[in-house]
Amino acid sequence: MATDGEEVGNQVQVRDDDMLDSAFLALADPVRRRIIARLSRGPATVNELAEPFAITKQAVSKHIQVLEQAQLVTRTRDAQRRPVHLNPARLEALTAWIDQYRLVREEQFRSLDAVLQSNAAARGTQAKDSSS
Amino acid sequence: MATDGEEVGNQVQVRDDDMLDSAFLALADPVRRRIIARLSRGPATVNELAEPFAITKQAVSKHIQVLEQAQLVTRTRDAQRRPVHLNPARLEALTAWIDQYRLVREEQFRSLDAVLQSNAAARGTQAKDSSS
DNA sequence: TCATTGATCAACCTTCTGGTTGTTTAAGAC
DNA sequence: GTCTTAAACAACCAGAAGGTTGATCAATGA
Repeated sequence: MATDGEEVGNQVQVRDDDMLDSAFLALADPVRRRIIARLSRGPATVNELAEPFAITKQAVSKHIQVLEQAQLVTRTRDAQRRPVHLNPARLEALTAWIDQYRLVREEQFRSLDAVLQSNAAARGTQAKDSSS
Repeated sequence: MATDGEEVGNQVQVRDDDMLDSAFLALADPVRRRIIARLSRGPATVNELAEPFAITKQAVSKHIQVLEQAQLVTRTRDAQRRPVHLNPARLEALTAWIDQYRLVREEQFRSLDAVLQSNAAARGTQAKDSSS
């Protein structure tokens, strides 16, 4: 029972980890981030993507493989060309992961501020009562 | 002139790249992501953070160094303890980077959908006119 | 058929990363 | 003082990442 996605079992957790590992690792390189930036303006071939860089096309091809393995991009076929497309859904999964912790923490900061302010207010009234 | 932050010059670009490199690389590890998750519930010491893991405290200490170098966490001092705190601002910088490309691309998808739909509608009326 | 073009595969090298063990520093506690 | 505890530092090792060069595959066009 409960072999589905919501289960917090090991299998699913590992798959999630692998996804996040490969996606964040893929973004941890300036060349790959510039490729992402270029693809946000539309699909492009390996040659087109390699043009701005001072490295070989083979190296760029490897970078694209890293992005593809992370499912951040997909490759189609158009005759002998292989256009690369951005996959925004994967990017959204990353922001979702980050935000779940960022927002929790920011909410706590806001709560802490509220507590400090109400304490300060309480001390203020108390000070008036108990001073000298 | 124009030696400020907005300039798209080399210096600033490099600093940006370094920041994103170290931050995304820091998140590309399941141990470090679990540390982030733990810290979203409040500060913790190295010993507390190391407890759930089957690796040595030295290894966890190294992971925290990676997170600190990426400015995703900060360390304070409390007697002989060194509590680690999450830095939500850095997380926000990452979502900002991702979203600038994700949203552009998603907007293009929506525009493409609109074009396809209007084309389909145009073909529909044309088909009535030109059929046979 | 054969040459060209776009892109991948394969082997190799160097550097970085994640882990270990062992030692050292720093702050309290006795 | 000495003992204990929290944590960092240092040296080392195996494996992965990013880059290169050279060879190969696949699709097109003459």
